[in-house]
Amino acid sequence: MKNRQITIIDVAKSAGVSIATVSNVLNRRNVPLSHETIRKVEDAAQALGYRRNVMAASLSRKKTFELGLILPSFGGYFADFAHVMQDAVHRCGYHLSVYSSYNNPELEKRHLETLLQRRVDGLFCHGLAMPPELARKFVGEGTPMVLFNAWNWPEDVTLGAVNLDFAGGAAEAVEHLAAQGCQALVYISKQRARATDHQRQLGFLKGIGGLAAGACKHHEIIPSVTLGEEGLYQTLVEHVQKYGSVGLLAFDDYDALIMLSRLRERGVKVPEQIKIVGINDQMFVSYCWPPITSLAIDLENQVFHAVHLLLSHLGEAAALEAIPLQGHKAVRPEEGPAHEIHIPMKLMRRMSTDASPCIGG
Amino acid sequence: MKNRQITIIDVAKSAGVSIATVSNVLNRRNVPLSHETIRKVEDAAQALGYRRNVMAASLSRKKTFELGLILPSFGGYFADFAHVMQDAVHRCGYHLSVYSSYNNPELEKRHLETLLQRRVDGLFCHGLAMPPELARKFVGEGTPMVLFNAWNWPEDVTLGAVNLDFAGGAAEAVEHLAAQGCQALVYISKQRARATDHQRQLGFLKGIGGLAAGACKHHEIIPSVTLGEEGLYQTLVEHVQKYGSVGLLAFDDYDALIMLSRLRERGVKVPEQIKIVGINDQMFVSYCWPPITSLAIDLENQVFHAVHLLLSHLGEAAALEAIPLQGHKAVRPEEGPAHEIHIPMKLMRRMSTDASPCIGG
DNA sequence: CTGAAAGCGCTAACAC
DNA sequence: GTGTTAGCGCTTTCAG
Repeated sequence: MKNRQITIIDVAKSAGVSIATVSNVLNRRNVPLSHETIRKVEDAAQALGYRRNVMAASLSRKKTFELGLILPSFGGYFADFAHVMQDAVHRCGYHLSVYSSYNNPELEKRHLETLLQRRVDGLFCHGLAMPPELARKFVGEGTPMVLFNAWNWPEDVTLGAVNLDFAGGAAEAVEHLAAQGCQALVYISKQRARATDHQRQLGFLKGIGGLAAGACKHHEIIPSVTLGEEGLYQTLVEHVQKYGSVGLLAFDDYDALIMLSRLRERGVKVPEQIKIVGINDQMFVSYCWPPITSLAIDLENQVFHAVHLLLSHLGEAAALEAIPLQGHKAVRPEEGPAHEIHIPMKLMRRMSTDASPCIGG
Repeated sequence: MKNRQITIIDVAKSAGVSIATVSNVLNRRNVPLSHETIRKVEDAAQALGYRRNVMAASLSRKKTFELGLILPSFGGYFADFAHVMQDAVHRCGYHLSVYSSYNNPELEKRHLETLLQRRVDGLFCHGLAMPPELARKFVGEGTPMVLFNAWNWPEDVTLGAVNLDFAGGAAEAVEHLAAQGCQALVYISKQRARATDHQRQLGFLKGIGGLAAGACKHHEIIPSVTLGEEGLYQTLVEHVQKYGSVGLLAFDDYDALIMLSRLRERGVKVPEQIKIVGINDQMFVSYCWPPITSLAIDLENQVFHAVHLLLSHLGEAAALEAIPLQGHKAVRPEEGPAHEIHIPMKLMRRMSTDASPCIGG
């Protein structure tokens, strides 16, 4: 900050009008203004190199045009998420402050506090680690909050939750694997990610339940912490011998890539003997060999819905035109709270689950 | 923002002291305060649920404790970068606002303007797309700026530049590949990334120049836009036939993974026939098969140096203790401007460049 | 050690 | 259409 910044007063003097007029011009307020005046003010501002002071404006109008986003981490999918989020929010004329909490409730609390001290107009939280009661007390009645991937949160603490349909996606993956001839199905579960893992498990089981009788001879859920252990691969190889082809649903693309590599390293044929489905559809899944089938997340869909939820609550209907909802389908599930909506996932089919023999396998 | 927020005045009343005292207590100012008073104020604040208004404080003290970061994108390495950056800055008691400019000078200008309107105390820019002259005029004498990966910028527009030693790293990669028996060396160049690509090329050539006579029979620079073309792989296969083993330095890990996959798909043996080195050491390079050798970036080193540069300029020596520089080596190159420092890179050797036969190859 | 008072730069009524 | 004025909530002299 310079020693003496150029203020609205300087502009007013230089343009020969009052400061109210300058403020009106600069904010394109709906008061009648002569073209003449507008030009004069704009020229003066330009000439002086005037730059509005956001802090002062925020303080005065009791609104900051700043939104907060709390993420569990910045890795993998969350990087893309932050990106899309920031873009959407900027397009609506808001500023976004992003924090990552590493799933640590203490850090999360500190970040929330910081954001609240900045008087953000609204909050987005992706998989809050703290319990709902704490969150409720924390944000008080003041700041509206929208959640991502939060199942069964009480209605009074949030405006709503925008959830990915992991359950539906997992079920679809199961069907796909079964249709490709997998007689044994395995889900690699990451228990650290409680809520999302639970949804995946639900979907996995639902998918199994929906298969034609006898289509699946064996199914199993294995924790991903065993990825580094030899035993896991022996188990899988035994499954191959016993059931022919086995289908693997990994917790995410990273796990999928690890398994793919470890299996091929041990001479297992992918996809002939084992077929793999990842989750997130990260860039690298289509670059590796064989390319990995993955459940894609429609980030824009998810983000747009969330921003709409929040900004329409703030009465910003006009700003929302910058991020139209057209073509972005979300479903309100029959069961579960009404304020939770689900964003469908899309299975991107690639060679790692192809029934036909593949070149490099 | 609530209708009526709890102010310092409320706290003062409730604690039975003056507002100045409250402010002093809350900011742990170095004025003498009785323990009694401190407790009274803190209790009152706690009881009332007082939360300081950052906007008001910033306005009043003419300092925002906010720093801006402009990135070319959020993808790959930049995600990690943003993460480390944010963490470091928070630890020093500052807030970080991150923007991504997609290498678009117009967007970059807008973002800069926004950040300046927020009266950020300082700016970090990673590979600014706009020319130095514009940047100079833009930030004026007001806001200190530190650059990342900016070579040969004039000294007067920035506090300094913290650059990755791509040149040294590339040279090291070349030596390594040659030592593993590669008689032909190829660099896959990404021309879109002007500055960093240039450094890699310099290093590649320097590395070649430093080899023992006859160690390298052929070297070549190929643009990465040809990664999708069949011709590239034919060329490489011909090189293999002609020179035995060929070494590949990719622009980054993504390109490395693509090449690895495409080559194996075509039956080329990695690493026996072609050895690959990537850049960035992203997570997935150690997950794929064979794991890819890659030039690692010491993010913390880079970030800490940059934050030190900026905050020490702001007179925040005390805050910097949260991110000690110990163990983080940077070099001031003999040639080149004195305000540019180089962060060394580290070659992480993995099976993709292993001279010994590899299991799954 | 504490308190009164003058801003920080901008917005929003409300008169002119 | 334009100007005056009273804040927004906090910091910071500077007397007591």
